[in-house]
Amino acid sequence: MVLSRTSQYAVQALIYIATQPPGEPVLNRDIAERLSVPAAYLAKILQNLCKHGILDSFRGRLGGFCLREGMHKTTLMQVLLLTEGPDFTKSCILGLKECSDATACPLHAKWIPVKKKIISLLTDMSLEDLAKAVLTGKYRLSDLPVSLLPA
Amino acid sequence: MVLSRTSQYAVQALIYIATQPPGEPVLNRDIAERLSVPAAYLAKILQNLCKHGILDSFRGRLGGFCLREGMHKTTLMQVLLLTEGPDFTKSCILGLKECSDATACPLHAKWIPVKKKIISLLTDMSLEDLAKAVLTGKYRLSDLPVSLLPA
DNA sequence: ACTCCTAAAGAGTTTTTTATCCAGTTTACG
DNA sequence: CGTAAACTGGATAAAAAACTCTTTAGGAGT
Repeated sequence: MVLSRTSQYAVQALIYIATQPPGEPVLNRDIAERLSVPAAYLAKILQNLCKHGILDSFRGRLGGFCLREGMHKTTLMQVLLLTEGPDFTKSCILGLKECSDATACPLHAKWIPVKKKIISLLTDMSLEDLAKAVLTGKYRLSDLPVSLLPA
Repeated sequence: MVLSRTSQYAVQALIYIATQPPGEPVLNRDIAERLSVPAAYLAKILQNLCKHGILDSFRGRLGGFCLREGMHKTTLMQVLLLTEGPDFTKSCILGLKECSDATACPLHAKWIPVKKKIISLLTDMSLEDLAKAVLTGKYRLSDLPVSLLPA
């Protein structure tokens, strides 16, 4: 039902970065605090997103992480294909390696329409959309109550 | 997108047992071979299903595992609540502990309808239904090609 | 040039999940 | 009875996922 913790952290962090003024690098430390997530682990995840061209990183003073130019339009699906692996959309609910119309598990027929809904949902949502939603103040990215959020 | 391997094995095994003549205990070894799954590990999973009243087990010669009386109607949801834990249906896609209408993650509104579809799918499918589907010969429970299935 | 602040990189640790092993108990059957 | 076949339960091991630590390197300000 859920994603790996790595994917959750990646998505949360990307949305958070997308809510920040573009061009101003965001510190790993600040993201970790804001999401109450282990900083060293998050750093690894962000590095990986850099390698794959979603983020830019800057070292030294005034350093940090920024969404790369144009990457506000990145969809959740694009992110999850990186963090969950390229077979993310191919998974069979029973774990079969091969589960197509030809060689189907007994759940296949019922599962496919639901899976399509999930995929289109993930493909429709961009970081920009989600960041805007968060900026309305109606939604949260972490379990921290709003009153305890770092300034 | 997927279930734990433990859940996958549990569901596969239960469906397989449901395809076998009721009252005749099925050997753990046979199930493991049929699904090409580690036998010792599967045994633990089956024991757990016994503890929770879905299966009956019999020791000694002519021993094995049977669906408990009336348990052909067991739904996938009932099984997954055991194998994935009682919070299985409560999970937030971003991993928030609290993600309700009041305290929602930015995906919440779009995710809920999909989640409902998943839940009703899992709640509608019984072991009996799935076993019947398998018995038609159109579906498979493991990656083994039909030609290699143990007799 | 020097120093401080940052990410990068790699190795190492801990925890969870998955898988194995073995000695013990139960049962059927000869 | 005795033996082989089957589950049981506890301990253990291996693999994967989550997380940490330490060192290195690069950029900004003085």
